[in-house]
Amino acid sequence: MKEKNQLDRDALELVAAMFKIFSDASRLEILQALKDGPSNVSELVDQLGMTQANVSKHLRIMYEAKIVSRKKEGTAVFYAISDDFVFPLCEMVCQKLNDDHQSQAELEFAI
Amino acid sequence: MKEKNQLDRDALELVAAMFKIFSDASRLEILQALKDGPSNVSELVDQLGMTQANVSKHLRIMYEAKIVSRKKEGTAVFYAISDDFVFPLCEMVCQKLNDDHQSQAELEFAI
DNA sequence: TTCTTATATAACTAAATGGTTGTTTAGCGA
DNA sequence: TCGCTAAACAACCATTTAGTTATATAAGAA
Repeated sequence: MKEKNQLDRDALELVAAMFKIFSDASRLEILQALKDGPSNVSELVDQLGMTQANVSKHLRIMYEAKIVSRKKEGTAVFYAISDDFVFPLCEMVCQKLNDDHQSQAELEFAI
Repeated sequence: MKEKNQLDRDALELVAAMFKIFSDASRLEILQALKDGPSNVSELVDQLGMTQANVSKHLRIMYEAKIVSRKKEGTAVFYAISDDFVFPLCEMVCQKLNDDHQSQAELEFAI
């Protein structure tokens, strides 16, 4: 007797959309930076060397996906990781990558 | 004293590339189908209602990412999930989605 | 060999995406 | 008020991507 815990297409679209958020290296860079604690946009721009518009765009995407939170302080806007599921999720992928090419460069994950 | 287990850009590109594989609902559908056991291309085509070319393309992408394995049997080619990290990974995302909009449709994950 | 079935692949199209540039909005200090 | 700075946003471009159609390759059957 076969288990049928299958997701329908709409549910899979939601799951896929969530994975898509993490499928961009620049966004992962931002998340990695936020791992150390909240930062405002300017700090991220300086730290990561991306343009302000680009950082803002990525932050908006992650904010709408409820991956980061925002708090306005004066003219600055501070972003923080709002869901710690981010870290084990990335660690799992890193583990997989490590398993695949153990020989290759270190990927001891940290984000 | 701050921990610095940060990944460099190249490593993040690899992680992002892995997430990208999972960022498509059709590929998730295929993985969900393969959860019940290996299938050949034709079976997947029939079961999922996608075109043969499309299924083949997605399978190739996942095969190259070492997410599925392939075994030729006569003219048929059987694919199977080759790394069980797929399931907990998806479950984690589903859990997140459930947490976010608990009110909304069920996402008791299964893939 | 010829026919048929199974899979892969190539070429193409439409849509989505990341990044840039320029502009706009908002808050603060002089 | 007038700057000045921070962040968001809009418009645009180049690239990527999913899917389709058509073709090629491969293996078995007649």
